[in-house]
Amino acid sequence: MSDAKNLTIGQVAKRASVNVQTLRYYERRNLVLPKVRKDSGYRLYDEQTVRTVQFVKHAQEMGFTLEEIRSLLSLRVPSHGRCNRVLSRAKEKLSDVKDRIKKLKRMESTLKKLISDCENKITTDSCPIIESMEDV
Amino acid sequence: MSDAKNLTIGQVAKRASVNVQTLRYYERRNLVLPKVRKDSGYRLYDEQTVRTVQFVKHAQEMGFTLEEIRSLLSLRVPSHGRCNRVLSRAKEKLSDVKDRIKKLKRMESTLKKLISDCENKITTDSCPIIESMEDV
DNA sequence: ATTGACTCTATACCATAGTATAAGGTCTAT
DNA sequence: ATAGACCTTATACTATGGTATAGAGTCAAT
Repeated sequence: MSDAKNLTIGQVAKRASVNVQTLRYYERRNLVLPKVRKDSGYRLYDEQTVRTVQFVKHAQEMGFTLEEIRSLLSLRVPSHGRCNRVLSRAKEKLSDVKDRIKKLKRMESTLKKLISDCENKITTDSCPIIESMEDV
Repeated sequence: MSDAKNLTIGQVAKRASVNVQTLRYYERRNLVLPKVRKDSGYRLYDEQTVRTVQFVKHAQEMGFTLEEIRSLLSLRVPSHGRCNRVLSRAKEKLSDVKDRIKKLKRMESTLKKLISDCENKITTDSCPIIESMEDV
């Protein structure tokens, strides 16, 4: 059945474009764990891990902390049937994400206005429009 | 003319809900400067500063670093007429912001799907839908 | 069986974004 | 003129998210 390849830490690191120390750090932080350890102590990961690490990276770019990401990741594979905790955490995160989007959109329109005013030379000798950014 | 009140560091801190050390730190980082110094060395700020600090905080929430924010702030009051540098920096930031919005929207829809699947009990004994999050 | 690439743990170090503290000077109201 | 709140600099400490290094063991190919 599961002929899923096992990957060493180096292979995961390469595929996910992070370095091995980072993967070990994520393990310490309980974010990304190896499937097993060989007798030698070598970590073995399944292929899914590469995608998990990529998710971590994307989530980080969006401003989530590793701790928040740990909690996001734990939304997966919720222990049999009991959706409730998962659900409420997901809802929290959703409103968080919506909030970020809203703020970024305000910033986006401020920047757009700056750009168009600037391009249309509406202002005579300066482009001081960004004052409005404080309202973001 | 300008009867703009001068604020002490403590007054700015209070109004912007940060502490005074943070304002001094922002000064070291060249983000938020006092208008003048009294002979005693006391910093004096104008009222605008409170809004500037609030802008810094909002931009941080959106994941900008202080260095990026410094550069955003410097988009204001561009030296007489030469909009070009301002314009290109604003355009960079705009595409940055658009990118963040795109990623957050993907995350938003992933979360929405999780929530609705979970609420509709589509899955029988688990909610493993977040697997898809790695694609964010 | 040995070489070279890889892995292990442990520890130290780095940048960013602050916060806390000490030792002292200033301001204002009484 | 003095108390108390506030300000100054300088330095040290904190947390987060890593990166770098040392010293040792493992793995795979020759």
